[in-house]
Amino acid sequence: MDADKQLQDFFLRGDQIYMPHLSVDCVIFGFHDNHLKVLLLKWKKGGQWCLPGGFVKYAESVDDSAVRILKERTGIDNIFLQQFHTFGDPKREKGKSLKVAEKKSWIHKRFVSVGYYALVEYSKVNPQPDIMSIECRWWDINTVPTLIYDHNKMIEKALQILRLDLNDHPLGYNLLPEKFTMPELQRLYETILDEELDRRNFQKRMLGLGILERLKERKTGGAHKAPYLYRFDKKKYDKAMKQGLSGGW
Amino acid sequence: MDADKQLQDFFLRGDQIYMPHLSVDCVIFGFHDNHLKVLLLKWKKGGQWCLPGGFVKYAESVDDSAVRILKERTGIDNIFLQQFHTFGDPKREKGKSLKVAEKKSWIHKRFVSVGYYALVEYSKVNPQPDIMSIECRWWDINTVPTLIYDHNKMIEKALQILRLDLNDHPLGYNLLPEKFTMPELQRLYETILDEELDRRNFQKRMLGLGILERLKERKTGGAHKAPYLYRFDKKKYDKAMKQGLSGGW
DNA sequence: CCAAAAGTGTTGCCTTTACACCCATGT
DNA sequence: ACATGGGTGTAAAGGCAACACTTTTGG
Repeated sequence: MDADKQLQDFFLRGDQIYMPHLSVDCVIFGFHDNHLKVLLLKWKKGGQWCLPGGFVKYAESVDDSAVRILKERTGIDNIFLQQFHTFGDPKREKGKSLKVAEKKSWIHKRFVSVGYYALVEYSKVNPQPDIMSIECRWWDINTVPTLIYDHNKMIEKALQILRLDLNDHPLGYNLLPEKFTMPELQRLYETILDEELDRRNFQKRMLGLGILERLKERKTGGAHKAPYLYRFDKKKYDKAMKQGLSGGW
Repeated sequence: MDADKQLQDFFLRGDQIYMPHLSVDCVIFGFHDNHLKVLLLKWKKGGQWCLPGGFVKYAESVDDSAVRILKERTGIDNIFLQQFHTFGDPKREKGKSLKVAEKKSWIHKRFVSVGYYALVEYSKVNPQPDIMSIECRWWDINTVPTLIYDHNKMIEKALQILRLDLNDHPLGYNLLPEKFTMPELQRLYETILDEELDRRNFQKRMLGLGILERLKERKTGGAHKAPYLYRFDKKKYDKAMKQGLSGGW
């Protein structure tokens, strides 16, 4: 079946596979070149950009559908994934004309969308467009274009929640390569928070979490003094992730 | 139209009004007699208890449907309402038999449910059962019975999120009467957090938020020294609610 | 040998916690 | 008068933020 046929079939019979009116959208964050990136898709029709998304199969959990979508767009399994909000405004898909909604296939109806954010290691991602798009690539978080529907708001909200999560959860395992330097970790935090942090206090805090393991190697090749390499202690990392770091009152 | 007819109509033609496969469930918290309460419904069929819930009309936002449900069960408008999680496991409605799901009406299909928690002033609530239930009343959070589907988990999750929210948002405006004493506010916090707090430090922190106004009156009638009455400064309260209290890093 | 980056330790402040005394009221 | 709960202040501790010096490396 060629792409056109496939697409037509998806429009006509997709509702036999997927639940109507319910979609999943993913804000996939990556970190590269000291910049926070999001993965976006370009629509065949109209050429507008949008978030990677998809639909929920009848016997599939919403979480699993998010995992599946992530896998399809990035090629990666075992992604850190977090549901962050469900978008249920009937006018959220502002581009959809009502006439179209009345006439055409299930896909032109109203959708309530469950939003997930994902953290992935940039270099491991192999961006794959989906059936409705012709391109899939990273965008710098600061230069994201105007997206379809409410997708810009979704990114905004995801980033907001990510920043809050950063307060009491360790982070970085899913965004950085296995071995990394303290300055690299710091750039990551600074980029997400959009705020400069003190080098020494940052290091103290990070080491204080007890989830980092310093290696004997150092990062060579760069100019200036060679920084140590670190690695996350996965067990302790996961434990801290589950428990949260502060605990509140 | 009598209740039976109404119910039958709801089963047969509800899908003309409401979107299929999508529901809303509300964890409605109240505070009374130094105990945290949740509002529950008792099903006509089977007599099991469940959370107040409902469905989303085709042209209605999910948020609005939650507001509508709250209004119907409690009689109250302008309730503090917070979306906290969407439950999308296909097996979450463990009570539903698959046979039934294949045969019967839209309502026996799988539902993905958007969870909201609400904070309401106990004394203002006039509990109203819905079309499928015969009773609606408050339960102490600690003696909630086994509920249908995953509703116990929903309460658990709502409470967890409420506790987190308490860390960086003021709270109490929606749970307490207009005028209240500092000890009353403290009981509320202690009840939600399930933890004892120091009387003096609590007062300092609360007053430090700058959202309370001390009245000249005192609470009379009780034994012992009469405590002052306080009132929330709504403007400052709302501001603090929006901004959050800490700000993180 | 110098600029730029990394590694480390110390100080002070400010927030949080712990705690003690006095006051008011009903029994 | 006394037991109980409420109002207020202070001192110690701990966490966080500000900050300076030394080391390494490439140019």
